Amino acid sequence: MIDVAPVLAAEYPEPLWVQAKAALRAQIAEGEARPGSRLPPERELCRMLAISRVTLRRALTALVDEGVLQSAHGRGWYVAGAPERKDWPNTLESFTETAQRMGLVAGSRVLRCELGPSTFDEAEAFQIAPGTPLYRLDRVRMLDGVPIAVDESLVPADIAPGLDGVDFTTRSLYDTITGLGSRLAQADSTIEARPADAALAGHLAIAVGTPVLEMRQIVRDETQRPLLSSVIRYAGDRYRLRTSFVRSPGA
Amino acid sequence: MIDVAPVLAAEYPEPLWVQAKAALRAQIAEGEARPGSRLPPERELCRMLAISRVTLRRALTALVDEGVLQSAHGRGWYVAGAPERKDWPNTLESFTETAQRMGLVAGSRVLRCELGPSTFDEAEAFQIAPGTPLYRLDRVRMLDGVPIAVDESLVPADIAPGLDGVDFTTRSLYDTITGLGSRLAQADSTIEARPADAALAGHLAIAVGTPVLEMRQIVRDETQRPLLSSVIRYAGDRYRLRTSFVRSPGA
DNA sequence: AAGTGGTCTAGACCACCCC
DNA sequence: GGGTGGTCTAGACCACTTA
Repeated sequence: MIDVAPVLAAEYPEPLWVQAKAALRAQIAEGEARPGSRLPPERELCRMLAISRVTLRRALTALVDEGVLQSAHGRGWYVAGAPERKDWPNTLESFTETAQRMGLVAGSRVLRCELGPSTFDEAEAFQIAPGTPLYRLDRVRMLDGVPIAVDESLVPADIAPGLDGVDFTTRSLYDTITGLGSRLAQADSTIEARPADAALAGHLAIAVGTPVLEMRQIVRDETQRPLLSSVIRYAGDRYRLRTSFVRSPGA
Repeated sequence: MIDVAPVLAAEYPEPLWVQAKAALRAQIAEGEARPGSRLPPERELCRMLAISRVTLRRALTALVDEGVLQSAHGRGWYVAGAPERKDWPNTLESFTETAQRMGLVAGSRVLRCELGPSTFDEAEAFQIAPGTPLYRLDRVRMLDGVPIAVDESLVPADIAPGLDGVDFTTRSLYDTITGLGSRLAQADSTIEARPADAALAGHLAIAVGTPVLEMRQIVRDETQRPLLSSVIRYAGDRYRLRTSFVRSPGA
């Protein structure tokens, strides 16, 4: 199944285990990802990826947390069954992870990736001083090459140093931030339907005024520190958000 | 702070890192767990607990996932200043409750309220036999008299007998169902942006093709039994959904 | 008995923070 | 520079599964 030895080049930012995770996910997505199919043994994966077993297992464990894989003690690693009908959690997923769940390949066209001082409003959202440097990352997000959404993200520079040196054409911003030591835990979101303006319509190849699902998120770590702010505008007929709401006990 | 060397006996049952986690948590709880206080360096904790650094870090990472600790790169480990927030992130609210929270008055214009046999698709959604009677309740939902959304709801007749005798101009459907003995617990939802068709545009007094936020929900009780299915279409510029997403726990 | 995942170790090197 | 967390390695042993 995994028959190539992906080059886990010693490029700066991404830890080895994040790279290994991405490589494994890619191989699973491309290859026949029939749920239930078995992966090669750990020790062989180590050889193929040229990493140690501890590092490999860190990647595998992360994929278990994302529901991609599951392990069986004396038997091996298996691709998790897609029919996860059990419950419908409102999990925070990156675009890349959502694509993976649907069996598609996520990609990006980077419109902007630069460092600049924060405005007053941005600084307030991140609870930092105005003018503190922020990365601005604007991307057209694609599934199997089809433009689905435009993502405008902001990340404080101290959280993700060197972000402008990363090629986000295929990389996941979530993975990159995670690899730099921060932990995404929770996202507060607002969602509304708006008409597409000219710029957005151009990027998504839709008509001006077409309905667009606009989601504004602030993603925080466990300490409620804001890590990432993003506005994602999905073409209305190309994306569907799903979540679940829970009744609070008092009401 | 941690001044004893707990006996992490090599007895089988609990992995070492789980024992270490428990020991650390106990020490933190007993000792002055003032948020912000620093733990001894990792290498010293290793010596005190008589475990390797890898194992220790596995315990520490687990405690981070639980919100007990946090790390600071060149500085040390700190007890999280975490008074646990009891706020349930994404609560299931009725339109009426949302209105009250915002200090507005919710109302309805009832378009339809009748009993009829379920179709095959409807029966499948409710896990009942096709033809089983359902109430169909269609309403224009309003805030302070302004039309905001059109709500098309379905309720199995056995859950809410006599529903067609209720005046929903001011009554809440949630309250009515709750009052009849069922408990709304959870809702699985999909959300997308669609253009308004002629009928919808007429009800909301908007132009045909205007973006509309379309939310489809199935509301269930604690046993996962479906109680209510609804499609709510909000005028895009008159409503904003808010929710939160949480990262799936690696615990 | 062979193969596989699960746990643990000792040591190395790096990046960051503060003096 | 010294102390600290972050990552990675090679190897060992154990527990579970399958034949």
